[in-house]
Amino acid sequence: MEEKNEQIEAITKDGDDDEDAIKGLEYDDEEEDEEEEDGDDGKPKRRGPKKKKMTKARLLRFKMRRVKANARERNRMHGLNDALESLRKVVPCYSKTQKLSKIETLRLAKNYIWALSEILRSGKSPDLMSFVQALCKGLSQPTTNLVAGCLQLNPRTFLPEQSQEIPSHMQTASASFTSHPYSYQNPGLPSPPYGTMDSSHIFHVKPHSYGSALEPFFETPLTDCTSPSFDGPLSPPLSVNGNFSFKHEPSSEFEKNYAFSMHYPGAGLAGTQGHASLYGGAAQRCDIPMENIMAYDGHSHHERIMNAQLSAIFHE
DNA sequence: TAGGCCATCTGGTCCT
DNA sequence: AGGACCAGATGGCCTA
Repeated sequence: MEEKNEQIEAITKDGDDDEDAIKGLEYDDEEEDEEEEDGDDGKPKRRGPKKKKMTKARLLRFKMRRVKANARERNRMHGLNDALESLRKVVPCYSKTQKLSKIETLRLAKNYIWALSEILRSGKSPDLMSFVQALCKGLSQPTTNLVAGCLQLNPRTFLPEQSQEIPSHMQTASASFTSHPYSYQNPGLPSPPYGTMDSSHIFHVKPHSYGSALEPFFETPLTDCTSPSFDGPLSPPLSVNGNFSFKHEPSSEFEKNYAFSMHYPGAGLAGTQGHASLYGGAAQRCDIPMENIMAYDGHSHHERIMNAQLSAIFHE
C-alpha cells in the first residue's frame, strides 16, 4: 500500500497525468483564441468571463492544485474507509481475515440497526433464528454464509426459501437438531475464518423456536419484501451445509457469566443461578461454543464487557 | 475470462 | 481561491 502510494506520488511528480490535463487546457485555450478571432469576423463573442491565458505559472499552479486535491481526496477516502472499518467492528460477524465488502457492511449495519430498534420498540427478545434472519435480509450469499458461520448455524434453517427444499441427508440432520438441538454437528460448513458474534448480537434462544425459523420476527414478516423496513429480495439460494454446535464447557468464571449473559441475557450478569428456573434446566440450554463466538479476531476484554453490559441492558 | 470489489484520479458543483 | 463532496472513469487484484 505504502509502495503503491509512493508510486502514485512518483507518477504525480513526474506529472504524466497532469501533462494530459495541461494539454487539454492548452487545447481549450487554443479554441478560445479561435473564437476570439471569429468574434473579430463579426460573429457574436462568447459571453461570460474571459478565460485567462495558460501561462507557465498558471499551469504550475493548476498542477499543484490538482496534486493537492488528489491528496485530499485520498485522505478523504481513507477517512471514509476508516469509518467503514469501525462500522465493521460493531456490526455482527467482524473478521479481519474475511472482511465484509463496503456495501455488505452497510446492508448488515442497516439490518442490525433495524433489528435492535425492533427490540427496543417491542421490548421483546427475539429468538436467535429470527434475529439472524433479520440480519441476513438482503445480504449476498457469501455474507449470509459468513453470518451463519459466525453463529455456527445452517443458513438453510433461517432462510425461508431454502428450508422447503432441504435434501434428504440434511433433513435427517435437521430432525436430529430439532430433537437434540444442542448436540447437532454438521461438518459441511466451509472452514474458518468466520467472524465473531459477540454477546450483544445474540439474544435468548428458545429451543422450540428452531422449528419455527419461518416465523416472523417481532410481528413483522421477514418474508414480506414489501415491508418498508427492507429493500430488495432475499439472497439467491444458498449452497452451504450447516454446522450447528451448541456444546460448551466454560473454563473460567468470566466465561461462564459471559456465555450465560449472552444466551440468557434476561438474567443479566447475575451468573448461572437463575438459568434453570427460567429455562427448565440444562436440558434446554443452547450454548454456542465460546471459541466460536470469540473466534479468530476476538474482541478485547473491554469490548466483551461492554457487549455483556449492552446485552444486559436489552433484557433488563 | 468475466465479474466483483477496490483505490485513485479527475472534473464539476457548492460553499466559505 | 480553495476546500469538501460527489460521481464517472480507469486500471489492478482476486475469484469462480
